[in-house]
Amino acid sequence: MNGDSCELELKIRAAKLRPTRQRIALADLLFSGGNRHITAETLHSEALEKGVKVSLATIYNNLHHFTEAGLLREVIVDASKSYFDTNTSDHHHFFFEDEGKLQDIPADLMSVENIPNLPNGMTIASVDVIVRVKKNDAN
Amino acid sequence: MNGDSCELELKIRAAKLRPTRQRIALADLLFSGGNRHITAETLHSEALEKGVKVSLATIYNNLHHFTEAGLLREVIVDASKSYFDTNTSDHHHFFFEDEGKLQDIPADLMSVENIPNLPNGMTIASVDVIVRVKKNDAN
DNA sequence: ATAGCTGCAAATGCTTTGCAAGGCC
DNA sequence: GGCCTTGCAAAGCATTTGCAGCTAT
Repeated sequence: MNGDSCELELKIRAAKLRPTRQRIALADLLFSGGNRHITAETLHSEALEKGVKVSLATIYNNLHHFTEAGLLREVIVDASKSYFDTNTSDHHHFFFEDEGKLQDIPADLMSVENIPNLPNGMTIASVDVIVRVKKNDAN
Repeated sequence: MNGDSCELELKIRAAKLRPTRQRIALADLLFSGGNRHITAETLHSEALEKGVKVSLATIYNNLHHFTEAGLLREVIVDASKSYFDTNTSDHHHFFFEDEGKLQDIPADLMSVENIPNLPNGMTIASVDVIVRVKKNDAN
């Protein structure tokens, strides 16, 4: 375990969740090393590699709990699986289609101009920009 | 059938596909009435309502064929289902989360500024902007 | 004739759920 | 003790696939 486990516990407690062994381990993997973009599968593998026994169901439960608590943000880029981003601030993404990897683009770097007005009674929930990137065609 | 079936056949032929009964019917539903945003399910229902017997598998096959042929564009907004857009030109989307409906935003109206440089050997496949919209919170 | 299509049903892959056993406060 | 969590296995859902029979060219 790399993260300060006391700090992790506080983070979990702040989210009104119980600091169970599994949750602390997952929080450590997620929050102890800069911004990360992970899927349920990759998080599961990482946990098992570190010798942490967690079931996939628990991974899903907690990814959702963390998301509801505002500790994670779901990024929808792929029709077949969900990505979760530990960076919850306003920003956008590169998506490397060949590898299925995400990379942050700070919101102050790239911006969206002139969003049209919304119908009455509606609000913007979020503005998601995904720059899909691929290898050059081999010509 | 509303569309000019001769025109539809030409469109299908141009995509190097055979103008079968099912394909013509689907093309009619898709391309004979302005821009549309549909899912496999909705297209299937519409076909059945019009009395066109088509299986879901065929719907999926043809949505993909049309997409590969550049007649449709897949829009990824929802983790659980795929949307297809009959507008293949460069543009963006509002997504009404409560109803699961899409609406086009012309690219010349709203724009993305300052896309960062890409690593060498990489190209932009597309820039997708999704403005997620929800009903105002009832305060 | 033959290559391509269709439809069904079975299979897949990711995600969710039900429920009994275990852990935190 | 009581409620939240976990883990397993089963269920769920959108989508894909295998394959036998049909259809356009």
